[in-house]
Amino acid sequence: MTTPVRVRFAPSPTGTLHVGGARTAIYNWAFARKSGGTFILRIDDTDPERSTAENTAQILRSLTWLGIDWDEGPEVGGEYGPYFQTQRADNYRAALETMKANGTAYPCFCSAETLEGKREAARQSGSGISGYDRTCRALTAEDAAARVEAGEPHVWRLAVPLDHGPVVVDDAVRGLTEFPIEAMDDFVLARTDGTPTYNFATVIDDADMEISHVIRGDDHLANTPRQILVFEALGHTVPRFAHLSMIWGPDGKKLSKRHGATSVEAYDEMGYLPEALLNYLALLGWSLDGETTIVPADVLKANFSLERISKNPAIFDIDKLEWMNGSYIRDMSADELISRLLPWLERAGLATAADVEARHDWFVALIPLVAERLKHLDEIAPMVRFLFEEPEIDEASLAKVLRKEGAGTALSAVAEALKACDWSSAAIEETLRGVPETIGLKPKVVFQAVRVAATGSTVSPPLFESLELLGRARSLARIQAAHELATT
RNA sequence: GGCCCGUUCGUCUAGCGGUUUAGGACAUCGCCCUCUCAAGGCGGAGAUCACGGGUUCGAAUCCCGUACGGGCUACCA
Repeated sequence: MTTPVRVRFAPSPTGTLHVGGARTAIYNWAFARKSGGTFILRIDDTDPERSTAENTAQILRSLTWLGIDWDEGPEVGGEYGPYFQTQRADNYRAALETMKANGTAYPCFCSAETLEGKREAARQSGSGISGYDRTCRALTAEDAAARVEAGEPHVWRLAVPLDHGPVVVDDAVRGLTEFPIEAMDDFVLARTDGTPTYNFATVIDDADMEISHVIRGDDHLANTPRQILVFEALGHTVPRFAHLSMIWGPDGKKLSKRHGATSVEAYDEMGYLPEALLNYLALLGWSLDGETTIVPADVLKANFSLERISKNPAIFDIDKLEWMNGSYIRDMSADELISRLLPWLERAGLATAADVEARHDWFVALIPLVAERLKHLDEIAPMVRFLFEEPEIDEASLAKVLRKEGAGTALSAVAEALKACDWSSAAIEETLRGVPETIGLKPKVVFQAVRVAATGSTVSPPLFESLELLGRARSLARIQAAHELATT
């Protein structure tokens, strides 16, 4: 029988959720969903200096925004809690006691200065040997116990089994890797103040929570053999590992603020859709079939596999994310898009939820005009502002269009023709298309004049539909006003 | 220094010994559509598969080196 899949995402709340962490979360989550397993969220807040409750809250918010739900963890609880490392001290203590009792952990009394000196000496000699020299491991059990009893400051170290042979890591992404046991040092499990180190706490939690697969960043790959040794010292089964390569900035360097936004929240604020970010991130290191680029969450959950995760690091390409975001915007239903756009319209002071409700059909009619022109939601306000407020005609458009030969003639002819016109985009189009020929001007000249008059800009959503949405009265008034501008 | 990992178009990737004149997507260029901008359609350019040796009838695919990049080597996570 196979053990049930239990995976975890264990962020450290020392900062906000960034895109790299988000991708790790997505892979864990997708893997759990695909295999009918359990996705656990654990907060690794063992660093009291840098961990904050605000960061934790922000991480939860970002995950939720992305559409990632967890089966166990903060807010939802679960049988393996608590889900904050700071609340699991008893577990670490108990595990350490077990290791003391079975001789796989021993106390070390060397001071930090002594160790630093030894490290420095080792570096100088170029012997290639690094790590702790196991001085205190040579102490007799009685001697060590007596010094601990006497209250001498000490840490607890792992007694690496010297006869172990190479530690093999069977990684789901990288394959088999062997680490020589000689390269493993007796690393610190518990600090002088009794708190566990990361490499210890994480193993205890993964063991206690019965984690079946550890899917995490490959900066942990070299720590894996150390952690395996702890699993073994405790007699626990070792989980399957899958190490994900890093996400880099456009210059091939570690992704940082220098490259623009790194936090998930920032993408929300820039008007990106969570489903687009999720899709983009999922494909940054994983592929469905090498052909498909649009992979929505449900497809991801039904098809994700560890085998198709790529080994090489990926560069974050904002251009592709933008394109993907536009693609999701275009594929969205009108009502859905309206609800996503509303916050941006509200923020710009253009419309409220009450407006949308009162003029629902009008907003639905607006959607096809803007959907294929938006790359991010935040672009909506400048695009449709002219429908809500009187536009300012900028100097460039004035010079380029309205002050050009024929503009005045065109506008008065248009105003005249439109008076008797049904106010539908089809009728408006038919009417306006007749104008150029009667006054002997190019269609483009006429239409651009009307566009600038109605929208204040040479670039706008489609003209006839825009006029329809603007309404007869406002359209005619603007054309009239522009006519005066053109002829003065 | 030591131990590990990675290297296919500018970018994300497909490829897991012959079906490959190395496929798709973004970006880019051109054409078409067209009331502007987009979107869309069609097409182009773009990768001697990091390099050098092997193994094999045959290698992007397997092995060994080299180079470059990265990680770990903390009483950080």
